[in-house]
Amino acid sequence: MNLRELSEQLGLSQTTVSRALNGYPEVSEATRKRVQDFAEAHQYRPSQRAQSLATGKSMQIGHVIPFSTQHEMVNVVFADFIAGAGEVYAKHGYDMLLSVVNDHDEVQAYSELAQKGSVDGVIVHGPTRDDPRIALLQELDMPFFVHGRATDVGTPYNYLDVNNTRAFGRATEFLLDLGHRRIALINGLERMDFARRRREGYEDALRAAGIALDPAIMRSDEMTEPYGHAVTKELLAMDDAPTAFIASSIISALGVRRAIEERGMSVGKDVSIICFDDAISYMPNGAGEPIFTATRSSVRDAGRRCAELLISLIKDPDAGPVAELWEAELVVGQSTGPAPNRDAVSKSPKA
Amino acid sequence: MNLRELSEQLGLSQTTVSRALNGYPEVSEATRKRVQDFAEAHQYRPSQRAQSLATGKSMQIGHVIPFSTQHEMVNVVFADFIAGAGEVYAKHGYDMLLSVVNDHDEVQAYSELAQKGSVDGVIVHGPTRDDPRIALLQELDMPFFVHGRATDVGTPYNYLDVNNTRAFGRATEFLLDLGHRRIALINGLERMDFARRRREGYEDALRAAGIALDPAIMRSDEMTEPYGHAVTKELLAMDDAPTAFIASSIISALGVRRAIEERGMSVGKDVSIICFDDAISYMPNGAGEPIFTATRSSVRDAGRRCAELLISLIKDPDAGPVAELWEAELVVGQSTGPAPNRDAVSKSPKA
DNA sequence: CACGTCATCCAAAGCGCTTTGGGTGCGATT
DNA sequence: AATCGCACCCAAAGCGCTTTGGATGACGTG
Repeated sequence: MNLRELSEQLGLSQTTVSRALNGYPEVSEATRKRVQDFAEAHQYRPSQRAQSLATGKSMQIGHVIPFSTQHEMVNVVFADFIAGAGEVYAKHGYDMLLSVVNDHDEVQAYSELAQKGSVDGVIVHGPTRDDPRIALLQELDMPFFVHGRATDVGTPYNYLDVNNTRAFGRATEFLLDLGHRRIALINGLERMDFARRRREGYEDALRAAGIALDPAIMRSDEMTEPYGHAVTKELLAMDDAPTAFIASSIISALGVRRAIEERGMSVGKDVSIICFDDAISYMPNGAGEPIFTATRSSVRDAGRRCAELLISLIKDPDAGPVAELWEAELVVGQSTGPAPNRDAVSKSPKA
Repeated sequence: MNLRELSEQLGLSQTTVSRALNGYPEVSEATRKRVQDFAEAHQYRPSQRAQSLATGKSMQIGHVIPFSTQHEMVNVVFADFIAGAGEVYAKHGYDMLLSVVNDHDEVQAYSELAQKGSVDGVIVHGPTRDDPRIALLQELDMPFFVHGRATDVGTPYNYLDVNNTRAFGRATEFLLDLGHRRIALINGLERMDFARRRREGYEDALRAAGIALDPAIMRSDEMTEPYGHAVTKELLAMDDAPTAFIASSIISALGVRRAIEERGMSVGKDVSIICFDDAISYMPNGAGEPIFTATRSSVRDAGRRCAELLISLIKDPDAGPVAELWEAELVVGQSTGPAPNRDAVSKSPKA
């Protein structure tokens, strides 16, 4: 059933039917009702294809997700961000277009989406420090919203970011206050802006406390469980082993915990862990009594908010650049405790 | 730049330009080359909107992901499936359309996608036993592919599933062979077909070994880490505590492990764990030495394969129903070992 | 009573492609 | 010389909507 058939059966012009369905005022309420009821009864839905060709809007928002053939890692937080954003899209009549591309084609993927006109706007995920996508999208005149920040990009752009520097600054201070002096950093890949910022927060806090940085206990890689485990195992074997770990993800923190327990040590007693908690739905960090002490910020909420802001930006492209910075919440769980007496610790391992 | 402008500048008709670009034979190689070079130089890309209106194909494949306001859980394996499928879509020139809908609107979401004509086919995720979506999609005459199975649906349909019954059957047998007699099942939600099948596999194996089923140690819920932890904590406190656990997900297995270790027991020695491992990218179960003994089947590969099959189905809708059943691989890791002497175990807890 | 104002409705022109159903000119065939 | 086949190209008709620029009456007004 298409518009023409519908209008013929109703004995009205396509114009009137279209207007009746789209809420234009040039049609009497009686007619509108008749049209709407008839359309409903016949399960009529305008063809998205035709509609978007006629209006010049696709009512779709693009997300480009890069995949690498080397490390097949999918961003841990991706699913939850998508869920949040998708929820908002649905509410506003938008759909989400996901484009999975080889990572070195990622930049080109955006031009393609723009030129093919398949989306009205895009979300930029996982920005690097000097992310080339931002300049590209500005040049293409495609509305976009960045989840995160690209610190080295000079021009203003729309973003929503968590204050990662502050989050890891606070996490570090929290451990320092507990008496820890040897604090390891298990970071994500440092080409990601967020990871760099987290390191800076960590470094600032240590410096402020007059503690020298030790590259040996500052690590960075993909945030998997095995990575957290492997690196922790290695660090705990050091003569001057850390008494606390800061992990960039709850996933790598799980690996950290496993390594600690394998060594026969107790988390929160012998060794402390604090991590960044994105409030991933299937990895809830306990509502009542958090497993991990963490700096928390819901990535699903971020997805919702980014979507909301991008949509309003599409509707009003001249609205000034939007920038939001969320502070992560510090939740205290079971994984942290006072720094142990150093001698006691170095004797304790039984494995 | 659109077709008309392009053809004007080239001094050719739109027809010829279109044919040159789309590889039709009615155009000389010289002209084709000239057109292609010119199009390339001017970054011309046909409007997806117009193209799909003209051809009647949208070159998009739909995925409906339900979200519930009650439990905000996003399917754990979702991201990896998507990554696999998206990779294949990209290769064939398709895009992925994600529709996030409230779970009770899910069925309607499919009709909408079909009637709006925004997709050429859909993937059905997480089928239940008697999944209504299958009948609906057949009625709508929309090509679809099911990831999983809907056991109670009578009509044939296209699916790819893992042999879940066999997987958990083998897992259970493996534990029985190790001497375990008290084996707990930490399943996913049993309205999911896969969970029911896994339970059946578990039950069959126990029955075959002449062991009575005990509902007290057969649990089912969302597969989160805290759930695995909570239920294990409870079960280990029983007088007749299980000596082994079978978990439906590596995520809940992490919770199981935590509860075991909290109790001061050793995984793979005092208590064994075996789980289903979907080979999630950020939860790799060790390439060399798996953390968990598991029945493994890559959900990313499943995504790839479903996409591949759906696309060929779209191209040739008359191709008979496709059904594939994959056997999960049993990988032996560190989390399983011989059943301990019962008395020794019940004395061992030190927490 | 003629005229302007509304409220309703419509015909037709796009949107930017693909595709049908020819044209045209050339060398080869009869 | 007339005919045919072939290679190459084109005009125009859709695809199913939205939207512009009127038409058509009914009604109130001076």
